[in-house]
Amino acid sequence: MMPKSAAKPSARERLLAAANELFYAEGVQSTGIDRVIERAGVAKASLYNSFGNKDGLVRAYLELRRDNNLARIDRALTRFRTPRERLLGVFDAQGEQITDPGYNGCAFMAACSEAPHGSTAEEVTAVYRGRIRALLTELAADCGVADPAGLARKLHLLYDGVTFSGRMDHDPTASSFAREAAAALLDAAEKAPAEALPASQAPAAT
Amino acid sequence: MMPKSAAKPSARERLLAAANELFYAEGVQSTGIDRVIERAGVAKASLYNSFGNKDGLVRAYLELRRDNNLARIDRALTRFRTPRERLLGVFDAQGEQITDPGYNGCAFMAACSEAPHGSTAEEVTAVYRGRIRALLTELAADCGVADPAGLARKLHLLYDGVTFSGRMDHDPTASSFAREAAAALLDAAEKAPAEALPASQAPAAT
DNA sequence: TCCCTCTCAGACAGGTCTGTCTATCGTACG
DNA sequence: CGTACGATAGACAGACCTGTCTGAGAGGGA
Repeated sequence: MMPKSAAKPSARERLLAAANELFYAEGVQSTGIDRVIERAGVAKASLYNSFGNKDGLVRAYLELRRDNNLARIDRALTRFRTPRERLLGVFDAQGEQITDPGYNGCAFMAACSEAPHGSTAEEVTAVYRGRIRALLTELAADCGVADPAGLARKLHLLYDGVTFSGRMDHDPTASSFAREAAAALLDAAEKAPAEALPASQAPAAT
Repeated sequence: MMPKSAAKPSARERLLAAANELFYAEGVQSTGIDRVIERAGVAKASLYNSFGNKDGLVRAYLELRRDNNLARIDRALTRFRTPRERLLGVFDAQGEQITDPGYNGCAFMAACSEAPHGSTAEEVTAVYRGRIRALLTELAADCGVADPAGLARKLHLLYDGVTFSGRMDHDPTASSFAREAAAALLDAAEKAPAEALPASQAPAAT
């Protein structure tokens, strides 16, 4: 029952690995079930026994990438000590991601764009974005700024911009510009402690 | 030959209008040819006579939206006088766009995510993004900052972030945060005229 | 009147995709 | 030994999509 990591991966593990490669490289809609089971070396019945249907496989694929992404950021932040370095380090971690030779854009952006509204992809993505927002807010608070949520909101826009630009014009230098911009925003937030607190009472990330 | 705007729209015009509605609302891949010709009240042969194939219709749809978007921004900027107001006005124009009740995310992001690499969608999108970048660079130069291209680059990240966030968590307040962040970046660029010019020799937007 | 162009209506072929079903095989366990 | 279970291989149905083709109607200009 429990997957044994040694010896031979189970059909489920091979399916998830194959889906991760194919869905990410060529898109969810464009990749048929037959391609996935061929890559995994698995019978079609095994897919439907393990995941129910294609949507179940898509969910597992996105949850895998989400957890891997969050773990990668956490791992990168352990290198930094001061609150400022840790906050800006989020963009260093992003830079490592988008300069990876296998990088092919944001899997969540692609999956949400392909799927109709209210899909599984949007559900998994909302959790992911909420975690990122919470992390940025926490790091901003550690820096002692007056409005951590407002600063996190703006930093998240920069983060999203790098994601977007990285897909649209395949530009691996975007994150370094984002890091510079983030530093400027952090400086401005530290210097202006009580400036009529602009619009921080806006809704959370949903 | 020339489309007469009065009386009755030609089959081509009705097709383009129907494609604009359906492709934008439900995606390019998900919308079949039959749905488009039914909405347009047009025969299938008219579509293939006017656009060659579905990809030709997709190209015309994206070019229509691109030109409409650029014209809307230009129109919005005529309200502003000073260079600073005009630069920040780009985000006001974006705010008007994403708070429109019919707004459903960025058509180019959706089309590029659905299509494989090197598609028509990416081609039209590259032109669009180049225009936006050029506009931001020009407006930054009018503000007299030391590194207009670098500032435009960061502002474009904010602009993209709003686009991304507007699709992912349907947040119409994103552009006001982007405007605040843009103002802070502009202030920082004006105050620091000769600060070792950081990384502005990076490649253009492609 | 004749012709030419644009248009409509719909059948059709050829392909792809998801999901179900049958039938067989190998192995671990009681 | 026998049985139960996970896995394999592949056929099949039903649906959808693109693009082509046939056949006919309407309207304006020479």
